[in-house]
Amino acid sequence: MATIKDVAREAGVSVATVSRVFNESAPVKDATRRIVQDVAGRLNYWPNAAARSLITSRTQAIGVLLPDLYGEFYSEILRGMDCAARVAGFHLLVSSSHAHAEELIDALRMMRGRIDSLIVMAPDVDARAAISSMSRDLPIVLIDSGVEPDGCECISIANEAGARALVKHLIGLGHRRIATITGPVRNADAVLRLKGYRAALRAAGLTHGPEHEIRGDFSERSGYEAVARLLALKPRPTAVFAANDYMAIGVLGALSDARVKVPEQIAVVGFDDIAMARYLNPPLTTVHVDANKLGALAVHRLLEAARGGRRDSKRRDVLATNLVVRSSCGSTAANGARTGSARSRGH
Amino acid sequence: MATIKDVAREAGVSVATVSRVFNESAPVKDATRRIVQDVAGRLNYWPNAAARSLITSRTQAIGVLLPDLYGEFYSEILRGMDCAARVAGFHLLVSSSHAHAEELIDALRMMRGRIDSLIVMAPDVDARAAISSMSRDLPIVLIDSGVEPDGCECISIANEAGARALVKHLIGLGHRRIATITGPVRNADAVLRLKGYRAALRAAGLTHGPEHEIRGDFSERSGYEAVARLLALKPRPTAVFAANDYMAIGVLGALSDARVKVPEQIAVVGFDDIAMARYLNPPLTTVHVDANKLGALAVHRLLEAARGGRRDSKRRDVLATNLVVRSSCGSTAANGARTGSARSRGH
DNA sequence: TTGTAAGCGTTATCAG
DNA sequence: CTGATAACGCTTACAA
Repeated sequence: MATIKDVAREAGVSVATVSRVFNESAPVKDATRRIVQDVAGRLNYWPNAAARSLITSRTQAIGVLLPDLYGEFYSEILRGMDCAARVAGFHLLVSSSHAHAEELIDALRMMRGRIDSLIVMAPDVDARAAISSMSRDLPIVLIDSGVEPDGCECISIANEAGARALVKHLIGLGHRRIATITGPVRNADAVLRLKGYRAALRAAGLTHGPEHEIRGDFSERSGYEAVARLLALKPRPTAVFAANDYMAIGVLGALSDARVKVPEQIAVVGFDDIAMARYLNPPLTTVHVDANKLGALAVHRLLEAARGGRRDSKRRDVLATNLVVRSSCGSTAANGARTGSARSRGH
Repeated sequence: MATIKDVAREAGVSVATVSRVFNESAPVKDATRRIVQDVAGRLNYWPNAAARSLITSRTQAIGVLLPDLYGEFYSEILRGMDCAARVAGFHLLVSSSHAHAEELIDALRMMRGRIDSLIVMAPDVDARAAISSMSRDLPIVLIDSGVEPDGCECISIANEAGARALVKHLIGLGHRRIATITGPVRNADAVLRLKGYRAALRAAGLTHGPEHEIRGDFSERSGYEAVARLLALKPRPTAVFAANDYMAIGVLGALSDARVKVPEQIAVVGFDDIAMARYLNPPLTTVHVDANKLGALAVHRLLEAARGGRRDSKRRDVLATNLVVRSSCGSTAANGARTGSARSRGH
């Protein structure tokens, strides 16, 4: 592979000049530039990334740390990041499926010196704390729903607002006894969705006991299993809000097995709007999250920080969610209500 | 950030010794090692990746070039790669959503000097040719179903065998008039699935005209639209093989709209076994591809090449596929027949 | 077992 | 506008 020296020699100039041509860091006479470009092209020369980042101490790469997460949400978010990064000439160094805080930290250590900034998606509360402690060394954007930004920028989705809109919609349809199946207790998204559920009930002056909050873990299976508890409640709820779509799928399956009609006997709603939500039987009313946009937004924050250097800590953006009404809630009313504020701070 | 010099000074040894401790490249007295490790830990030192790869000319990173591809298959394949890579201390430099050959080439140029080897998934035939021409400089694994390996290692899925098994299953159920909806003509997977379809019919002594091969493009919409042509055929086919699951979804939708019962009046089968296949109405008979395994396999090939250096060009692995029988084909027979050879060559 | 010193391919800082 | 030359942080002969 040709180096800058080869090009310089062949073109009859100094390495400095070649460097200047490639970086446009200083004026170069047109004729000289042409010769250099010509030679470089012929020699198939391209600056060595390692040498470059050794001296500039910039890598043009963004690290991406993802949790142990399946499915389309994950891939869509990556797509969004990738497109945004590529436009700016940045690369994505991806490390996924980290279940615990330690794994995350480990992966991060391995990335040291390979990235200029970092995007972390860590629903787990512990992991978040650990990561945010490193924001001194590295611009970090946290994607999650944590409560305290702790010095790094945060982007979260409008979990609470989405859940509130969902439950409010159910109430609007006449439901009074609405149960929920929650996600993991340590999961920030889950916590906020529960909060939204409670807020909506409270706002409508409805009371509900703890027995209406059935514990799940975001898995289809936990949704399935929750149904037994749900059906045992007296009086039986007329609607159930599963904190994510996978659990809603489990709920639909269990209700079908129990010969309980949806939405006639029980309305079911989910959260996330995964691709299959519209193909379920009946199609699932849920809350849509634009994962692609989320990813792109995260990258843009980082690029902005790299350029401007505005280390506006404690900044937090909230990505709006959309209520998607399908037939599982027993209504075919207007679709696509926007929920959640676009940005709590920033321009 | 602390450098090797800082550690050396603080520990009272030379930089060479520190390097040896971190690389285990030469024996170091136990006491010395302890001191160095201690100091390094205290200073939070970690070798700078850029400097290291400048001298060793290895980056410990694998490039991943993916097509413009949605959904879980994409994310699963990445998961597979990521896990395999991480175990070996490698990183993944990911660049996705490349629609055309030029974009792919562009992205590859940008990766120059940042990666030790490359995984390319390029269903498009042109892109493949362009990429494989670069295998002189870089160990490359191609994931696709191309016909000619052209000097780089290839991993493909058993498209043809999978399609054959699917159609054979339909024939076994008594179907005689079986249509297919094909994928894009330039798509290697699509071509092989069509080939398998034809082979299965031929093997059973069944004839079929070109009107039974309806052109699609792997999109749900094209599946939907194909149904009009399908239903216009006289005599009407009793079964249809959509070359991927998304088209099968479109087919199910269109048949439902047309009040044609599946599987009673027409059996429908797909390919890929995307997550929602089992939730469709009726659940879709299809062919499962283990994307995670595919990704891991690709990484292992590359690591193997890096270690052994066995540049056994023209090598090709074929990942087996599994027939998944659900009710859309009108049978609830045994599930999970294995199709396709595990490996055509290799140890 | 340890230290010294020569690079690796760039960019940045000076002089000219 | 251009050319020397000193870093950048590390690995690796070669010496001791």
